[in-house]
Amino acid sequence: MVKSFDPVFDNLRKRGHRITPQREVILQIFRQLPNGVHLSADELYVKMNELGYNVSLATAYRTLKLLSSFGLLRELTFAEGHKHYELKQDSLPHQHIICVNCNSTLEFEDHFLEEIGQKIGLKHHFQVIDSQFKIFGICPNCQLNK
Amino acid sequence: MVKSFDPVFDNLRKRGHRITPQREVILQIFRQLPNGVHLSADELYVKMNELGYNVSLATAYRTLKLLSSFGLLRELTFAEGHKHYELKQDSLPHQHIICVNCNSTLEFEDHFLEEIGQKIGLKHHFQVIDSQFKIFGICPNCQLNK
DNA sequence: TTTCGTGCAAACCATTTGCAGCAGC
DNA sequence: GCTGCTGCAAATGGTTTGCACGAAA
Repeated sequence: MVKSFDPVFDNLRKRGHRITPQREVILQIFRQLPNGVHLSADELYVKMNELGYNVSLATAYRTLKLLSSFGLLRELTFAEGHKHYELKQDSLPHQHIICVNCNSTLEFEDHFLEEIGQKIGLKHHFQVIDSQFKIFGICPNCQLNK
Repeated sequence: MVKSFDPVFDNLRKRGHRITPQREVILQIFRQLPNGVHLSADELYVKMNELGYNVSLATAYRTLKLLSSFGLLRELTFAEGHKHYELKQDSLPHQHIICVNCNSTLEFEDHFLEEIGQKIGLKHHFQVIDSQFKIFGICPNCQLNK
């Protein structure tokens, strides 16, 4: 990975932030994540340690917040009381269906909702950062096991 | 308020729950709330004490959870790290625009998104409970004060 | 060399819970 | 009278923070 050519690192530098090994590792992990997978701070922390990178949980939190603050990551809250993060790939806008019983999530692609969010935001003079459509319900599996 | 004729109390009883003064107060407060206002557990607690009802914070949390569990209240998470609740009035579906800078929220009515949520949920065989569309951005006010 | 970033542990804060007494029904 | 509900205080769990040291620029 050639740091100087990576737009994310350029972006960090431009804002006066530094490129550290910890930030490189975190970014790399998110980039290698299968499509649609999102991590909590703790899951990220565990994964880093499994891979042999000794990054502290505090740094995980700080980095997730930093990368979200300028739109590289998307911050998601479902129902379990902690946040999840995923790479924000403008190419693949998608939303979530959440089972309030087992907390599982399902994704569905949708370019349309993304546009609606932009439109409504603009109408109210907001500078839109992210639009999230969440459907809460009971998944097929949990409907059976009741 | 005639308890026996209130569908909410009927609903509670039907599920084996009891009608207590605390639950009556909480329901009453939510019903008297101006349209579109939502409360956190703590805000509800403070309001109850201001009105002279000494209900504990624990009971506030327990009641909010209970009333949300069968769809009387809608549980909202914005960005400040605590949940908000509002009466779920099927007559007035609405969604939120949230300023990630000052945490203020703006509402917009929308019947359309409600239907989309139902449709997408059904397609994936979910029993839909609530659909929430959230737009995160910077509000006009915060754009100026930068 | 000047900041900024990190690790650690302690602090924070929203929320949950164990328990004893009280109150619906 | 049985059992669920409440209040209290303590516990929990995710997240943040103060501080001293190490490292990017």
